[in-house]
Amino acid sequence: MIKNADPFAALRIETPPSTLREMALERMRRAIISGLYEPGARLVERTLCEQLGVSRSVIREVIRHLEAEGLVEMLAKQGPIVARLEWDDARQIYEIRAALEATAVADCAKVATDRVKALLRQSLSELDKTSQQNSPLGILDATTSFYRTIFHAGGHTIAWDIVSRLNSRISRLRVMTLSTPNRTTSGPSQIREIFACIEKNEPEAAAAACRAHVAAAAAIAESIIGGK
Amino acid sequence: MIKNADPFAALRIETPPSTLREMALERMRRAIISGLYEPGARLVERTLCEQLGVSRSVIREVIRHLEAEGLVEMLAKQGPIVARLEWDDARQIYEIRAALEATAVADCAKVATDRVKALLRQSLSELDKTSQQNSPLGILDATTSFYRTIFHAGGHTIAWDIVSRLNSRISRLRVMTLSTPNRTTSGPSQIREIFACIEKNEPEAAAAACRAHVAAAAAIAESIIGGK
DNA sequence: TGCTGTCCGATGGTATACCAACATACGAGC
DNA sequence: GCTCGTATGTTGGTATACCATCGGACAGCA
Repeated sequence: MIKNADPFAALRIETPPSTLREMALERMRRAIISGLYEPGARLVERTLCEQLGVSRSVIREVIRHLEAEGLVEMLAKQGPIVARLEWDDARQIYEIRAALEATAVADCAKVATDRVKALLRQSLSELDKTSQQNSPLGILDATTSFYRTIFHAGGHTIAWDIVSRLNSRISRLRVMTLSTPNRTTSGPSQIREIFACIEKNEPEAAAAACRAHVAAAAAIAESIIGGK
Repeated sequence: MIKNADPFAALRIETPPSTLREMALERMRRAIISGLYEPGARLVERTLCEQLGVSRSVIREVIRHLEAEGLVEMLAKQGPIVARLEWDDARQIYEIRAALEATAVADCAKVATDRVKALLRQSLSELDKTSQQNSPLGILDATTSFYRTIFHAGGHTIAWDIVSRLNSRISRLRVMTLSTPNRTTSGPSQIREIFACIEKNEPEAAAAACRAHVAAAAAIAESIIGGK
């Protein structure tokens, strides 16, 4: 699994986003996730061309990608719209997240090295800072990096891809739950609990804490839009 | 979740695949899954245009979609290739499948109605027929329809999407495992075991049987390409 | 007043044209 | 003979042109 260390790796010149398409994809994805485009809003291709300053080819390919990611829906004979989120879908997503994250957390607790623990501690302090600043997007980023470390430490790269994608579909919901009173304090404390179990290398307890965390988030989400 | 029954629904004219792009997407996906394009093979756009008889715009949008699905990889400055499958990825996929399928099977066992059981029985007989004919693709289809019924019965539509996508990434592997001697008999018997537990509405046992089934498939897969 | 037929703008579907970057082959020079 | 530079063809990236269809506005007719 470990690549054979290439001594010349440091010399390699990386050209990260390079193509217009990749940049546009990133922008569009963030625009949808951040709520700039409302769910159900039509994504008129020519309008997007002007807004992003690229041609329709680029926009269309980006839309195909987002469609496969589940962030964009295609209405027959009407074109793309920002995907709407039914509560039932959100519920399923929280369920799947609970399963995958609990597994990842448990595995991480089994194998966590000092280095991993240090990374997690770093994400936690970032989380503290952003939650004191009451910055929902910052909290989201810190939480994301916390979980990313966990998934990668346990070798669950594919599960991480899936979870990331699912999370982007419920991103608006996540931001809303974070704005709930007292969520700013209960969220970090639950994550801290997960970390404590990992630090002590207790897989079972870590998984349980993780399930509790996701369940709490799902409950808040339901109280917000459940009835809709 | 149930739509209000529209008495005029039967009048509605459906135009299912209509666009060139959707047809091309279907064709390409099947071509990759069936192994017509080998893993790692370059997908030269202009060549695909001729093979499918469509323009590059269509091909490119299809490739974007398949890329997001994980069936196609983009090599920087070289273009798309059919995604290669490392054993480590396959291992992770089997792991995730085990988790999601076990959950779905358990939920199905909890709520399975006679109608669902009848559908499952139908898939089973299809499975028997195809495995006697030693038709790997037929077995795959029957297994797929068996699981589709299970996931939908329990309301796990999103998990089903995920599992379908994962399965398409390991499709070649699945066909190879089905061609293994005695797999043609052990596979169906394990699935039959799952069904027996569902029929008796025993969630725990069903989940266990399901995990065993996936684990067995993973073990065979590893014995085939594990060392590679 | 209300229905219907027609026109026109908006929009997505599809095809094509152009360009830059890369890979390969080939030839000149050491 | 080996190496380097150059020419050329292939390929993906991007932009644009054209067409069919849909939806709404408007006008005519009962």
